[in-house]
Amino acid sequence: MDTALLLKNINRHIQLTADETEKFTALLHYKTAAKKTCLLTEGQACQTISYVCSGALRAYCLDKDGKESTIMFAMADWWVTDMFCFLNQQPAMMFIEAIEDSCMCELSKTNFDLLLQRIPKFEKFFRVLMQNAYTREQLRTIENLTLTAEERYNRFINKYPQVIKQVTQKQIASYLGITPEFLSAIRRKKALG
Amino acid sequence: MDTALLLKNINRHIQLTADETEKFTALLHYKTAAKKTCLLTEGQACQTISYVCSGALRAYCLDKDGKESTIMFAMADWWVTDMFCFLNQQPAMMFIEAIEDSCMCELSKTNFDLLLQRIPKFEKFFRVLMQNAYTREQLRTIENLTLTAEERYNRFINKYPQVIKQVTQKQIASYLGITPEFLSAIRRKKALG
DNA sequence: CGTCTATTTGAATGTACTCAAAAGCGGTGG
DNA sequence: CCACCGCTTTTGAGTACATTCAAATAGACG
Repeated sequence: MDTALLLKNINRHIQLTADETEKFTALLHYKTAAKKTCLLTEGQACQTISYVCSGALRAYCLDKDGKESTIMFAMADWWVTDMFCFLNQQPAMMFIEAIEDSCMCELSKTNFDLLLQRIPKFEKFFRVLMQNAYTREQLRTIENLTLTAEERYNRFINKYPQVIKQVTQKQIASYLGITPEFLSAIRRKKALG
Repeated sequence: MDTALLLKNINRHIQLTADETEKFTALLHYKTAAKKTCLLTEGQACQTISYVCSGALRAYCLDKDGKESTIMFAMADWWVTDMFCFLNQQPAMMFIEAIEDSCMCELSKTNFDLLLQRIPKFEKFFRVLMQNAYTREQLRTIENLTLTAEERYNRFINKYPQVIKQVTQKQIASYLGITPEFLSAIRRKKALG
């Protein structure tokens, strides 16, 4: 298990001693997932939070008509889980699938709780993680409320230029909350104009 | 300054000793705001995070055409700030106004940082606060993407029955991302059907 | 090479918006 | 106390943004 990238991620916010680093890595489980496999399925217990070492994941949910909504993409160096269900140990509301062959460092809910107890510095780490997730999600809400689909698409490709290389248009459309047909129309218009 | 409600709020997640309680309350500033006054204006430095003791606040932003989008309502026992700009000490992107005569306990950025240093338990408190804010905002994103305006309105009045008593329809419309005219049409339809 | 899915295209439709005007409601001053 | 003012809410007609459905084309993968 190569934890170099993960430890660098952690060290952006807190400084770990060698002993703490060892304790931390002992709580992790390494996992790989082939493209198109599901790491989490709606209704299942959501028992882990995952750090993506390489590859790409996508979290999405299905509405009553079976329509997909992409909640987030998780590329290398991102953390992902169905946060509400992970924290509250409720059946998952979403699916998490690998959109590339991927490998992850996973932290079970049990080990997450242990980690926070044993190395309280991680409270700060996860506070910052949650802060960033919150402010990012709040910005997304504002953009959804105020911008047209075309404007949201333009912001998306500017904000996540690396993501568009790894995902399909259908997936982008479901992240933006529009149909693939309409995204296609937006792109056609851009290509002409 | 009556901090009973605030201390109860804190104690839902962490246990403070008498000494810690005193240290904490020493960092707070009590503030009142008359209805229709602004606690924060776009472009200003966002220097505080506020706990609402009584009354009601509303956070909103303006787009390029001057259209308002309500980001959140903050009723009694809620925390509110322009989180991104507070944490990163950037000029505010939003307005926070009192929609009732209100009183708040405020924590400046300086004291927020001091608090986390001096009483590390508060890392946990704010982690949980951020977690809840994140998962709430994520749910809102999903609802914006998958539901019609009518469905969003129905969920809103079910989820926040106490809020609708204190806010105007125009404000609800701007929270849901629709025009006041269209919200009026939704309500007419409900009243008939 | 064939199959499956993603993407494109176009026509018809629906959801929500804009604009304009009337009605309702709350607060303020005479 | 009432009249007026400003703002909110309602109503309706016309419009724009985005969807649905169907079919054709293009790409990816075994």
